[in-house]
Amino acid sequence: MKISEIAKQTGLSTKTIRYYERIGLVDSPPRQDNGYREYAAAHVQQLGFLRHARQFGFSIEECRELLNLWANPNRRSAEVCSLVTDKVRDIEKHIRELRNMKKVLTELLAKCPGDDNPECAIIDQLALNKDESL
Amino acid sequence: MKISEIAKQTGLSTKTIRYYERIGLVDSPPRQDNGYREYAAAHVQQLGFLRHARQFGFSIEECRELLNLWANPNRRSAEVCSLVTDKVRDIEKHIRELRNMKKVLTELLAKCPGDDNPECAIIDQLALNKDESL
DNA sequence: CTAGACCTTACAGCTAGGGTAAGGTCAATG
DNA sequence: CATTGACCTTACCCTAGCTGTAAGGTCTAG
Repeated sequence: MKISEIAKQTGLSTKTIRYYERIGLVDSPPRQDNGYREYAAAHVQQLGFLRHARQFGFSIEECRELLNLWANPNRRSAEVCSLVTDKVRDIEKHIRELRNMKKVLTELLAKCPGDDNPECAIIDQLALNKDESL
Repeated sequence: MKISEIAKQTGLSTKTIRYYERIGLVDSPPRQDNGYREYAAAHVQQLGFLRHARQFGFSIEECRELLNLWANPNRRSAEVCSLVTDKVRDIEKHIRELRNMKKVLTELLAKCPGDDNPECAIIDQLALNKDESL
């Protein structure tokens, strides 16, 4: 299987697949006589795993750990749990930050007339040299 | 006022201030005879504005638009409103994505024993070659 | 024989700065 | 007067996670 085929099967771009290989995240596939990469089922599994982990918000380095755990038959599920628990906490923190931004912006929007005149509470707030809220 | 002083006043780093100048986001301040940047009150205003806008999640390019609107006495507050409304929508979309990630990860965590054994629902889910959820 | 659809590498660029180096300047101290 | 330490300057590389582009090799169909 050539690279564009495995790209289709895994939902990753060929660029991404080559990138993961370059940084040593996935095994290098063998090459055909013409130099083309030759992928097998195991690579589909590995790259599919990566796509899912990335979609769940894990960084490349976290994905590296997850791949190691996946490959290790003596892993302790507690380690996986720990990685995922940390990730959930990161996500929660991120959500809190975004919710606060949204709250403040929404309040400002309510005070802005949104018409043809220049007066605007949002601009005024940004120009304020005090730090209120946020 | 020298750069470290305005950095203190605006809450930006000197690196950030020079960077904003380099990309043409803020006015270049005049220089003293020794080449040092000499800042005045107007720069404090401008950089403070930028810090707030960045904290609200606006990108550098969005900040550029906001600065233009701020500087334009003939602005229509509707334009500001529009920028901010778009930003709120971006934030909402982002929050939805994060909430979905969190939901799926939390469900998986509940199924993972988190003990010394290798069996782990999370790893199994990541290794799945189907795309369920997310 | 040639067109087009693949494949390869290598280099540059994106965001929003941070880190570090090598050097100039200034005020205070010994 | 010399030096120390705290500033200031520019210039360059680094980060994450890729994407875009260039320049070239390969393979298949018409």
